[in-house]
Amino acid sequence: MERNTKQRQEIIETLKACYDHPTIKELYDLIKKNHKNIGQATIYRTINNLVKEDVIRRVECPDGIHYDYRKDHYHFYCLKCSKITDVFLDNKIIDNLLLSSNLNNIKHVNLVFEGICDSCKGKSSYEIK
Amino acid sequence: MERNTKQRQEIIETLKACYDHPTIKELYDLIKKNHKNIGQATIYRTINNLVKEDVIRRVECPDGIHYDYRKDHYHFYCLKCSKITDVFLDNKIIDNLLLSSNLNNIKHVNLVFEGICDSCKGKSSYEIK
DNA sequence: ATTTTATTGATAATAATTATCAATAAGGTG
DNA sequence: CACCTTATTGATAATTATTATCAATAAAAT
Repeated sequence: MERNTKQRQEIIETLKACYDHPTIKELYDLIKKNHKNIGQATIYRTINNLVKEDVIRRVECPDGIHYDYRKDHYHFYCLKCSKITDVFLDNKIIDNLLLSSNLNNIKHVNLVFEGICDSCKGKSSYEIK
Repeated sequence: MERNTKQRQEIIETLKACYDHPTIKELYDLIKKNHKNIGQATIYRTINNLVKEDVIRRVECPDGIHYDYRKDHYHFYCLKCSKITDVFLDNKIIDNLLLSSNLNNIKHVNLVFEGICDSCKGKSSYEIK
């Protein structure tokens, strides 16, 4: 049975308020501001639980794992500046994708487009972080 | 200028011979069998270089990073048994996906379907590793 | 053959993640 | 409300993963 602890609430609320896609370290630093003595282990444990419970989502990028409270979209990752942006796709497109994969019992489609963002376009040769 | 060292060759050849999707640790253990005194750091350095050079591919899964020499396909990850299987999709489907994303300068589409595989279907409640 | 210099292996250093466990507090029960 | 049970917490240690350092080695160019 899940307990709705202060820490759990704060982690959820903090992530919900984020429109960028924090790493676990960034999230920890954010939460520390309001909640001085929260333990590092609590963040790890809670985040992992929330992922399992499907409350939040992992965003798997070349520079590591980021987290997102919102689940109705996909992501773009810039190989030059590492910035992550939301990508909204029609359900129809995803249905098509699932259909042509011949898979069933899919719980989640992890989809990250990797490339060069507009503001990095034209800069010198890129380097994956 | 890249040097085609024995170590680099062996890492590429070993990964090329793998039809599962080893983690860096698994790959290291495999290579150790033939090449007793290869250093751990060499594996990390070389694998990271090969990813940057686009010779091999990272497969980002809930249980961590796996690697694949082959690049013409996508993946399915079983949330119960953690097995990774190849998923082949028509270019047309991916073109459609890219088109409807409105993105340009995409170098790579990282696509992992997560769900329950056929042989795990019917087992007790699943747990993400 | 000789020279140059990127790469290696060993090791240390650092960073990331998980395990341990007594103390705490959520949430049920009477 | 007070009490009880037990999941969760925070602190810390332990473990694991990754990167940095640097003298020795070996590609590959001359």
